[in-house]
Amino acid sequence: MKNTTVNSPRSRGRPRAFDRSAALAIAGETFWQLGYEGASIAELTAAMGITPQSLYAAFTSKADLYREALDWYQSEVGAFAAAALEKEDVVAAFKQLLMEAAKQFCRPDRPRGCMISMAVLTCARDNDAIADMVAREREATMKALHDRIEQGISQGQLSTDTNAMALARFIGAIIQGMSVQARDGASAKDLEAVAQLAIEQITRFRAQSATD
Amino acid sequence: MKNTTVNSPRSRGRPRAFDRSAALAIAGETFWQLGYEGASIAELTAAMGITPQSLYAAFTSKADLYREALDWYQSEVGAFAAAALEKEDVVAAFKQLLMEAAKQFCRPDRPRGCMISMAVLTCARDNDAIADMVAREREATMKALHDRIEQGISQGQLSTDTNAMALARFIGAIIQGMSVQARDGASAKDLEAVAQLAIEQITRFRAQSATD
DNA sequence: TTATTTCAAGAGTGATCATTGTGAAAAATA
DNA sequence: TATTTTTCACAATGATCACTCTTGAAATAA
Repeated sequence: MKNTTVNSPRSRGRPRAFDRSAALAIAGETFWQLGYEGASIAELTAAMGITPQSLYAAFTSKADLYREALDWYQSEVGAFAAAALEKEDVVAAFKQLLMEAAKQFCRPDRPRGCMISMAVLTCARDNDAIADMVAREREATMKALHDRIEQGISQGQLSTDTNAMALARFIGAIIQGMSVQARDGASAKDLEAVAQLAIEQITRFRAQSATD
Repeated sequence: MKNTTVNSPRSRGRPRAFDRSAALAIAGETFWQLGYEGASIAELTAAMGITPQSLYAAFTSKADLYREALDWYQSEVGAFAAAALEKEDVVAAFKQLLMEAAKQFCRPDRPRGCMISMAVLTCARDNDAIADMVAREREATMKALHDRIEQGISQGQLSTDTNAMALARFIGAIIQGMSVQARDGASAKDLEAVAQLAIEQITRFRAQSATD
């Protein structure tokens, strides 16, 4: 009904009857819950309320739909992480990142854990390309953590002998582990306790001149 | 050829021509690499060098084979973890656990990461029972960590105000995160640096009377 | 011998997989 | 109104899924 692509020059034929971005959000949640291999086209179309035909017309293929779903997740769901990293103080940024993750991973209205952390860790040989794509997303996240740490060092907030890559991997590991435990039923409180222990370790890298 | 079941009373007919436990080990590695859903019967039988017939005769079903593969993993591959936890000093035990995990997760002759940490985190609805089973294995591991911490507290090695469950989840999260990063190509050295940061945090819970 | 069991090799089960062809219906342009 | 374009719903595509049956030979125990 509503044309979601803002500046499209009003295409000719019959307009699509469903909201593309709303359908994408549902597909994203389905992939998030079931994984790439676990979410069949039948499952996806049933959740989205459209036919396979409409799905392929709008999203080209299952792999392309998954790619778009990852983008949707990053921008719509993972936005809290980017927001946290923008905090002025680097320790406060990671504190907010981890504490917010603990909450987000246990939201009752959504699949548990982080979609990207847990996606396609194992898969059939046919789907190796998909696995590589998600692995690259995880590496990009790791690089973002690393860069934020480097920034904290250069701003004098973290000790100059901080191993940025090791600390980034440490924080990343905590987030990935929190994801798994959220899936297994851990509560937000459980995860906040884990986050707190990680934050204490991060805090030890504060530069001596900085406030604590 | 060789009958691996030690106390079996020599069955009547033709003996099986393949080594059951060797076949199980290969199945285990295949599940470890590809996951439960990603490892098809065709893939498994090709790797094991037997026909589907022989597989079903020896292992009943794919789900039962997977159950046995998890047991194989625990006893054959995950033995280093149990061994580490037996160390007298609890901090030394976790240090050995994490450092050994960093090495084991990157062995060139095996699939990377921990089979159980990464298994069936997402799956088709049909396989929910399998996912629950693996989740219970992870919870059992978490309980083992928790119990070892409690033991360390009661032996006076850890501070009495240590939150055992939180610390167990923290250590578990690090292991789960190291698994993911091993999958994504991190080196043993990368993971040892992560482990080192976790060990430093664990060390802070030493009882004041204990040596460091 | 006789009974039992597994072997290899292959075919076949129904179900589901991702993907697509068909043709009618709907909404745009001409 | 007539034409063009796109989406719709329904059904089918070949491939693969886990799993089983067949056939006939081979290897063991009773």
